[in-house]
Amino acid sequence: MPATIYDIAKKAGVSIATVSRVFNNSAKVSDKARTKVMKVADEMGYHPQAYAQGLASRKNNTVMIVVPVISNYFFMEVLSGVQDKLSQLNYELSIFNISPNKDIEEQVEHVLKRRWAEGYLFISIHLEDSQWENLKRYNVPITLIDEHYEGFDSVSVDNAQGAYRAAKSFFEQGYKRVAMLSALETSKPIRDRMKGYKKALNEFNLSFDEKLVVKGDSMQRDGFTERAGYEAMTKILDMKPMPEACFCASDIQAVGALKAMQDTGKRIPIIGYDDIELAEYMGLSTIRQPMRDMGFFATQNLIDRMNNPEKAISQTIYSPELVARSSTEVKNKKTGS
Amino acid sequence: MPATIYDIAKKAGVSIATVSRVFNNSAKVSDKARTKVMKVADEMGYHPQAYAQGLASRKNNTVMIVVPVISNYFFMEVLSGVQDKLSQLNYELSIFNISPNKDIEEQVEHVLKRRWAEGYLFISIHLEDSQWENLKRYNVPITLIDEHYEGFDSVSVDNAQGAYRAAKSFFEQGYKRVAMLSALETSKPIRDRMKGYKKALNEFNLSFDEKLVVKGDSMQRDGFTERAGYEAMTKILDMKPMPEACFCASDIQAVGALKAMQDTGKRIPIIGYDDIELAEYMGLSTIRQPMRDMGFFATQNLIDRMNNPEKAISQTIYSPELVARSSTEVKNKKTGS
DNA sequence: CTGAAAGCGCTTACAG
DNA sequence: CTGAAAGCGCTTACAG
Repeated sequence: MPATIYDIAKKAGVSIATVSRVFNNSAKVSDKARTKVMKVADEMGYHPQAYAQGLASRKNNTVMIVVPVISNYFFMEVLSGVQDKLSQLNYELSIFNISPNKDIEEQVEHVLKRRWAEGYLFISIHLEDSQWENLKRYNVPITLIDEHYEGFDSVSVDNAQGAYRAAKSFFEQGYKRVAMLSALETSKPIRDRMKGYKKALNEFNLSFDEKLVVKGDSMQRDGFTERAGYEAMTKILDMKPMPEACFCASDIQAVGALKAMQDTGKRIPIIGYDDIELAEYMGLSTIRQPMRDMGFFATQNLIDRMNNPEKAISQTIYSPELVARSSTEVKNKKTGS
Repeated sequence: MPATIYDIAKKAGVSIATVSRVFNNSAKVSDKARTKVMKVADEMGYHPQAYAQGLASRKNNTVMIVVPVISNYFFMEVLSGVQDKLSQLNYELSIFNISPNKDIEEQVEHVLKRRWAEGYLFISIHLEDSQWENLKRYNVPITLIDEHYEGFDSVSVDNAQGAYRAAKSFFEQGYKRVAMLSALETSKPIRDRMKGYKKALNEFNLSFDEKLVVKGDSMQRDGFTERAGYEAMTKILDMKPMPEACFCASDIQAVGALKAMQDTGKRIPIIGYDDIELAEYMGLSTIRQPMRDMGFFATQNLIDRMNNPEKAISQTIYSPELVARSSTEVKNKKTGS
């Protein structure tokens, strides 16, 4: 049996209150008592149990990330921003993974009810406004990343604008039949990016052709995979007439798309979305989302709210920018419009 | 204030013991009481608090992953295996991130002392035997992934053998000056892979030339990054005479290496290490580590131990295999030996 | 099947 | 600066 605060108190000849104070860095402990307690605690390998502390103090110094599908490049980069921020502070980080097979809202509520953390970072959790509203009653600090809802602090990127910029850049170069390599239509990012794609079409007086919106057959991770990208691009290259350029819904799909072009020997300019670290090394033109910054900033924001619950709610929206690399440099590039 | 078990008990007209039993799926509750409690609990949005349950029952149904540098491809894939297994069971998953800037053993001990979970999966945590031995006294279920120590269950891959196979395949094709694109020398995987590289050299009667072991300058994530791979390959391609082939310590470094070759126009066959999902789409020959399987199997193993602490300790070691793709198909390939 | 009661290992006013 | 004591929200023998 591991030592408890009672064991330490007895051995150090003090009360459990004093032991507790030592571990909580309370100033009101004599150096003598502090030294003695630390010595004994060290000998016995003692450290306060998280669960007992949490129950008694009603706080646990923990920030929890709630995220669906953890093995995802976007998440990884956001996470590194979160970690950068958190490591400057004295909070512990825990991650809860929402399963894609069960009801999302239910799982989120479950996490909140369990009261695991003092503050939550929701990453890429997309709910209806009414569901978000419903979550407000838990009255706990939550910051949304990659999602937008007026009732909570949020940090997101304007997806429609990103897609718009990508499509627009193609149209400006004179391409008219620009495919959109898509993923699960009902997913929030796809819905938003679709809007941007259509907006650009509109602006250039081009009509929307649903045949140009293509997704793969594999739908794991909502279709944001190399495989789905490969499948979709294979279809695109098979179309007659073949589209002149392609906007991909994510860099990871674009990786699959590049491979499909290589395998078939056909090649059209493509633009990805995200700017994951790899993109630079693959020469992939893409729409940059400042993922690390988002994680860093959102964490700062969450901590601020934890310290000051009355703080005004803020929405932070980043504008994504186009990063041009070799995947859009194609020899037979058209010019003029 | 959120509802407690007392609120529910009072409103449902039963004792707190009954409420507790309902939530713990105890069979010994009348349907009537169960229905009533569930109804009230639902109305009041009640769910037992993790910390109070954990304290009272001394278990928390949680498995914790302890891992350094979370944003890493190897980890992501192992994780998906863990999740596959865990989603079949009723355990909750939490992740603790070991900071690379602080003492690792200290952080690990801290986690164990805090008693956050009932079982731990240590991924890519490398310690000395004496340190592992020291950890045994916590007497808690731990399964090691990507590390090997006799005192704990472990699931790992034979790193030396993987490197050996990669190097050997080059030597068999007649290459003699085979570079090793390395990373932080003191890291465990590098030390092991170095052994395999040397073993192959030996077998082919080639002498070890330390100039052929090259790493990048960026040492974040111990040098296992695209950038470090790019830097290292740039150096390799600059050497006179230029090495004839290159074994990379990880796929992610190989991605950087491929870019360096593309940028300089020089090209030598390369083999990566890991077989991350991307490798297939980049045509990267590599040494496959069964990452998902490792995660899946290790989780199974951990759960088994949690249910049966007396179970014999087992070491599972996978043999990595070479997956040949286009990155080793170079036109000026030599033949014969 | 159900309830009263002790206990899990801490924190934190309160009194000194 | 320090200790006695109540309380955090649960679980779980024990007795019925």
